[in-house]
Amino acid sequence: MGSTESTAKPPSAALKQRPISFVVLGMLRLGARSGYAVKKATDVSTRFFWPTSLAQVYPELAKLERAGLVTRHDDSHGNRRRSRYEISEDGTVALRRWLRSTRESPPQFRDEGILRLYFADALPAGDQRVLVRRLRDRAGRLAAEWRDDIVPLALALEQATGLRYPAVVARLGADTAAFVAERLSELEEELDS
Amino acid sequence: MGSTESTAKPPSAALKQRPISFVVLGMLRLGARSGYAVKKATDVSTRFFWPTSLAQVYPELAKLERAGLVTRHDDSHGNRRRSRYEISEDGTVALRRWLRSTRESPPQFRDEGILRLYFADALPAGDQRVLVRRLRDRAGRLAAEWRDDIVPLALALEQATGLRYPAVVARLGADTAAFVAERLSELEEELDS
DNA sequence: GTGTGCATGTAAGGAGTTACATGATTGC
DNA sequence: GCAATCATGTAACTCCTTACATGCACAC
Repeated sequence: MGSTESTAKPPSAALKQRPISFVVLGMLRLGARSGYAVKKATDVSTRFFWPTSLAQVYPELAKLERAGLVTRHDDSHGNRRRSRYEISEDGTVALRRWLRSTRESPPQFRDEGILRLYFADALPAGDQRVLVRRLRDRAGRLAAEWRDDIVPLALALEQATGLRYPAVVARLGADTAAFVAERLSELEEELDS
Repeated sequence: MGSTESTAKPPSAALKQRPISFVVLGMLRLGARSGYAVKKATDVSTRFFWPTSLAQVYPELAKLERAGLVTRHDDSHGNRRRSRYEISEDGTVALRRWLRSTRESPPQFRDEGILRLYFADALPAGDQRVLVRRLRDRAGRLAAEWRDDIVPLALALEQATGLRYPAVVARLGADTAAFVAERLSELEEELDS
């Protein structure tokens, strides 16, 4: 087993403040140790309001290390490179500063389904109903995913570590998804009468 | 006043099926006549679930014209180029086909504010409250925008033209925004006790 | 022994944004 | 006369995604 360390630190080579940096920093703080683990963690949590891909996470970790916001512990086996990361003091400070900052990129929402609904007047009544039904189904599945997968995981995390906000966000997401699903059900019934 | 027309039609040079095409087609169908008008229309409607920019709209109109899905009427004045567009028969057919199709890009939502909330455990209690308060404020402003600007416009459109779905979507958006704002208010009170 | 999951990265491409550049028209 | 709005477009850039490439470890 390899084991070298690295904590090279030019006083903190100012890194650009992009949300992806703080997703990574935040997930390290919640206990993720590898790039792979960061990505896995986002897939059951921040995916719904800030999706990521491995092709973002790995380069980001490299940047954060260069900026001194994370420390890397080399853990390679033979040919296979592997690293264990931890958030540094500077990293924790940077994370808190971002959490307190008020400048943020405008929320972005893109949904081809709702876009179709907006233009649905161009369809005959039967097809309008098919469309609404499909949207309602989709909303129901999303609500079920929040309720059955995301919320339980967040609650387990809260039990295990005392971290509250992942569960707060999960509940907000679950309730909102359920609300939308319910609204679309109502719309469906309205169209059938 | 210039006035030439163009309806060159190679049987419909298969255009790639991207939502932006149908935003443009759909807005032309709702009465927009210029690229500028399309953009203005999206800014008070689809902006919330499919934002656009002029740098997308103009090239898209050119592509749609080449594909024969819109017709262009040249309306230039002196040095200033201007065009009036209309959706063609083929365009209407393509719009309906898209509305009926079930393949869609996965909904994407990105919100730096909610991302902050997810990691808020890293903050001291006081700062947590400041963050929640800010999110609640923001949600309230968004809900007010839906209620005071977007819904009335959609209702006016419905009165004037009989088109129902813009208003359906506006109500859904307004109600959802109000729901989220209410939930965040509750969270704020919860934190204060 | 084979598939699944853990693990790390690069390269190419696509979609969308901001900035830049220009000009006409309308209302104050 | 000047500002705001209508109007059209291009160029550069950013961010993110998909596809590709590799290899270890473990359970069945």
